[in-house]
Amino acid sequence: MSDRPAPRETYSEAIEDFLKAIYLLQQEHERVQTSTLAEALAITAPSTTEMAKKLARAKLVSHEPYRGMRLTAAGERIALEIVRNHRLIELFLVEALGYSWDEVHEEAERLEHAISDRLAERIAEYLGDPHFDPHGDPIPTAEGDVRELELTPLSEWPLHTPGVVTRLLNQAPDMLRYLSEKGLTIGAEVEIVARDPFEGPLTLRTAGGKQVINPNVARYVLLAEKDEAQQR
Amino acid sequence: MSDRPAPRETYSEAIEDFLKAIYLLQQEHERVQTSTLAEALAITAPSTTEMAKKLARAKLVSHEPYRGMRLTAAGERIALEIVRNHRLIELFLVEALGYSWDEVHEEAERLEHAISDRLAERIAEYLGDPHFDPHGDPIPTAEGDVRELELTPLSEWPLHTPGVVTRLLNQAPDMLRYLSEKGLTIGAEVEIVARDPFEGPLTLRTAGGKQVINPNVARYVLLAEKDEAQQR
DNA sequence: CGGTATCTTTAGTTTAACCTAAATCGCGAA
DNA sequence: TTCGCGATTTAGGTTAAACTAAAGATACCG
Repeated sequence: MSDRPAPRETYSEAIEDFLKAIYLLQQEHERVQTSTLAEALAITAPSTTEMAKKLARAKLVSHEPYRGMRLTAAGERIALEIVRNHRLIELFLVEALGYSWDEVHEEAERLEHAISDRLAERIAEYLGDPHFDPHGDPIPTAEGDVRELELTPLSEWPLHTPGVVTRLLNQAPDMLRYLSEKGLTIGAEVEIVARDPFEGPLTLRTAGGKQVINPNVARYVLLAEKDEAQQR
Repeated sequence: MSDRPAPRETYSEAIEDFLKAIYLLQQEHERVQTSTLAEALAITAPSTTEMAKKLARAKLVSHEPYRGMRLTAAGERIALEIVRNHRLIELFLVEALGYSWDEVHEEAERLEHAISDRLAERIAEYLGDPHFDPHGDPIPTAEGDVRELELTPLSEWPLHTPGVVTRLLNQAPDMLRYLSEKGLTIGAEVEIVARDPFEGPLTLRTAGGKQVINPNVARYVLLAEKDEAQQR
């Protein structure tokens, strides 16, 4: 705790984005494929391979040719710092500057690379060292610890069991607005009243009344049980 | 007022910095020389010439080979936007996040390129549409109007005449801290009690007592008369 | 009024981060 | 077991923004 972090080199925005994207994709798959990563970064596969090789040389990722890559501990440290910056900024924009939660992602996408460690810490302090951002995503600590909650997608939630919306896995403003219209905002209580077969729609009861929703969309909505939801 | 600004292209950080630097140097000299600009940007003269030619092609600067350059109206519009962002961010860091005024410049130097127009306006609103930043530098309006005050350097201020410190023309943290120790902070009242000949030191009376200061340093300190200083 | 010092520009190189086209790998199906 | 196709990598090219070295312009001084 008391020993200083190694004096930090600075990395290009391209590198920071690359490491962050691997980190986020690793949440879903052990190894991250070149094509998946290329798509997430909106660059071509050859550019992705090239960057992967470069960062493998720098020991920030481990890359097994033709079978994907993973972050090393050093790479993850950097990725977590960027993710922390991103999520702190999102929350700050909402809390301090009156942004609505569906419009903060894009702004944070640029600012996450521009703020100093010092500013990140000032923002964290201002916000009272928060653990979750406006989408319910966990904010890593400055030391790189992440408190991941055990949550269940609405699409798999049991029938007739009240749950609390705790995290939304989609940052697109139109999707977030759509979910909001359906009463699916962070902290809202929901219950599934019917589940149609064959990938059919879910019928929900929210504060706003009865709602019908596509189960593919419901996968983005993560729920906690009513009493667990306090832990945030 | 009600007609939309032309959809704004985006410029690289290098271009924004280049235009901003010309703008700031133009405050002192009609035409900006290649070498002056090169030094301000910490790049070499050939790099400066190259960029000048490129921006001349884009009609953002007018460049007369071998005799310096100026901003065009289009170039100035962009420069003012960056200057506005920079100064709004400086003030915001001080007002909202408890930065001290001598540590905001460097942070703003990076953030000025990263914030959206929307965020700049939110910050301005939060601050109550301010006209001056923590160094007393004027903040251009979103429309590009700058309210420049008629101020006199402390080095040329008359003897035995009270004045109010209104702007400091140096952003270096150590210089700002030095001036602050001498009681020369924005809003402070000063009077020159003696002026030595041959570029000798000035003797001042400030709230903190008698002070002695080099006239070359005193050139950075701009004063207004006591009653004029209200206009800020 | 010419020579020289200083400043500026031109010419050519480098690096990061992208690209397209072509070659190669790996894996499932015949 | 091999064929073929999709995914990946290699090869080679482009652009922005920097650089150094060399050539050219300006201006000042004697």
